[in-house]
Amino acid sequence: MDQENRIVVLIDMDCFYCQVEEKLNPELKGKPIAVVQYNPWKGGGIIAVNYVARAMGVTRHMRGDEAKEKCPEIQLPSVPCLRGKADITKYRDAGKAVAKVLQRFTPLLERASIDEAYLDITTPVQQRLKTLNVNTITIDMLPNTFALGYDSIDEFVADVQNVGSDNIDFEYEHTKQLLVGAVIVSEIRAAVYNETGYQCSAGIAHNKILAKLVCGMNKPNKQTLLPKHCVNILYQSLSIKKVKHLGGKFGDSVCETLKISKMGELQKFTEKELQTKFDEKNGTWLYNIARGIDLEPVQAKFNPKSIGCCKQFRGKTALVDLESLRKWLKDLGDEIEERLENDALENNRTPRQMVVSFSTQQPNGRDVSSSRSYNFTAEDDLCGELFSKKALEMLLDSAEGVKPKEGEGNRLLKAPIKFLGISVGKFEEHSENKKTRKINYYFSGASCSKDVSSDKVITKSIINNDKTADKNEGKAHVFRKFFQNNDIPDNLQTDELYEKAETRQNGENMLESSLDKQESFFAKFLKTEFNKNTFDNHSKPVKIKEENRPTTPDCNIVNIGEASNDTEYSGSTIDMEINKSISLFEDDPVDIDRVGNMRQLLNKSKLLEEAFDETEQEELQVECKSVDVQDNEQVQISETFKCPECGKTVSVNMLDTHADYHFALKLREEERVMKRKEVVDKIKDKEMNRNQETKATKTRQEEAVAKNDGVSIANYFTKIDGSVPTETCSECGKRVPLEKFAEHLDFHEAQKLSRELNNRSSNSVIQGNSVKRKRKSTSPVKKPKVPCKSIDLFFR
DNA sequence: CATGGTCGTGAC
DNA sequence: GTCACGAC
Repeated sequence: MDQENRIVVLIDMDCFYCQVEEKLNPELKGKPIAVVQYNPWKGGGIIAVNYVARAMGVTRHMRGDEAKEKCPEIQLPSVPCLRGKADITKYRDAGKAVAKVLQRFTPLLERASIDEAYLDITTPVQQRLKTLNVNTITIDMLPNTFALGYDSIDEFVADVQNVGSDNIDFEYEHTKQLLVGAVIVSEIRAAVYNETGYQCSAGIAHNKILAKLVCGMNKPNKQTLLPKHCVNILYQSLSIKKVKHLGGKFGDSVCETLKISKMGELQKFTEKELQTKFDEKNGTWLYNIARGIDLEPVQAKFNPKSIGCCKQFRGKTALVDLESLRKWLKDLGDEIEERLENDALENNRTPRQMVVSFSTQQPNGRDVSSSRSYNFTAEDDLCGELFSKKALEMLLDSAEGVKPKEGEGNRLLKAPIKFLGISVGKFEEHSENKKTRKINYYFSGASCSKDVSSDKVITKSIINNDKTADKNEGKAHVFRKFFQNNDIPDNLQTDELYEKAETRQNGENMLESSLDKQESFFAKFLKTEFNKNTFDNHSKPVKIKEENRPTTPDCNIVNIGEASNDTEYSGSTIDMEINKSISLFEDDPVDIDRVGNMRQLLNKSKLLEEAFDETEQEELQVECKSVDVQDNEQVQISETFKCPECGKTVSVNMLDTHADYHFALKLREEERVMKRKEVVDKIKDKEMNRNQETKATKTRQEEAVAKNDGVSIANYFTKIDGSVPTETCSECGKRVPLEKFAEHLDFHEAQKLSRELNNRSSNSVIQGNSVKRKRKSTSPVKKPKVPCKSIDLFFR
């Protein structure tokens, strides 16, 4: 393949956090807003600014208060705070929803961050070129599109279309493909907007670096393409530091050692020269990128490779005692646990490793950071308790931590901790039917299927020929199963099915019953297949009814995941439905309630899958047929389809149970969000009380300090010995200074609530029934009054 | 005291 | 396995 001439797209959401806030609170639309984090301190730190506010001079790097000065009417929605940390769950979920839309257009999608993704659409472009005559492209197919190096997009279109004429000396073929790419990207962006309500910008070029570069040149809600022959025009004035990978120290060193500042100047150096001044690899990379060449492939990657959370403790907030260290590790561990549980359900995987990272302030004032890793064993119960326990062990073992002195009370750490983080990774897949993966072309036309294990993408086109009859019979079977009726003719047309699904979707109350929701799910599935077919020469472009296209960024296409407040289902337990569905899906009843922990659950399902694979293989052999394909290869057909929700290949006879499974997942997610909100409020309430209490305590401290001057706050901490009145905590058995006792109790309260949150959101909760909880002990955690000697060594 | 919390990657 | 770096 011609790596230099791929069609690569970067999709970047415009001021994403702001858009999420605007969607959640439509009142904010059209007003200047900025999303802040931790607002108590000078209005909070701004992490996103919408374009109304930008026009008034508000930028990142500003505090909320400064923004108010620049723009008094600005609204400052805040990132929610949970367990004392910023909680970006809602933005993560929103980002995932967008990525799922993008994923329909190509399997070659690489999520680069919460709000950015690279797409390699080389194949879709080539497919489209089979039916689309470039000369018929008009600018109404390219809304909000710019071509770098051209004053307007029509000049560019005219250039491509009049290529026979004199004044052009660029590679017509590749530039033509960029133009078609831009048409497709228009459709992609329209789909994102229609289905999520979010606007984005895009860059279209022959590689990732350039796509990223031009994406930012016209914003918001615009797309920019970069023809090959315009790279030098761009580079002439482009600062080196604007290029990805050159924004930091490396870029500085390039500018300094070469005494240049613009990208264009890089071309003056030979590859050898660059390799001498930097190293071989970087030299070659610089040489290439100076000529607009970047060979880095777009990797098919949807899920993150690691899941982590961390927090800084700046200035006075640095952790100096064991108790606060424990508390924060617990909070971090709990967050990991929560996210891991959802990840396991969604992605069928568990991590094999955890890493704790931290930084401490040295006596000389310098910060040193380090990290320690731990590989889970088969017996480990992957819960927050384990994470925090292991993290603490590794921290104290690492010798950075702390130092010895006498026991009892809340002892000081040797060095203040400025940063704490826990992350888990090295995931182990529990993927089903690896062996039965089939090239899916259940629906006529090109379709792509990703082989997870090899990361290769297989694309096949097939001819519509006489043998489609069999496939249509199969289709009818599937649809019938889904609609649970028989009014579908055997020789159905996909268009008709689409209409059918759509009228049902629009004509009836979607909240009535679960059956309706399944239909909606399937309607969505149909649309998915239609979008895929837009790349194919045998099918028409995707139909989106005009009245369905929102005029405001609000999404009015029914979204199963968000729209419902189905009381029927929240009455019965959603988790029960999930269990049922999972059990069905795995063709063997697994009672999740009786499974002790996540790992056991997944191990069990893995075993089942393997056993299942064997039997399914045989069945499939019987069902398999073969047809001629364009390139005369023989390809196996099985009665499978690729689920648009999870991308997994699912056998047709499992289709409805598979859909049930997703449906239940969505309901569970809804439930999770609701419960979460409920408990989050409780935790917040507690935290507020705790803060007030802390404030009062501090004031008392300060008064004390003021009275006997010379007594520092730091001193206060060392005084936890016999001279301070203490109370023994019934929860943890520790002696706590009387002054801090109320706060300490609140801490336990918050822990309990936090536990409740996790249990209710992810463990099976069946009221009036016996539910085995994940954690063995709900009773007070036994902590040794006197820590073991090895740990003791690190305290002073 | 002050972009913070997440991610990924490559070098050693 | 650790760490610094880069990007959002």
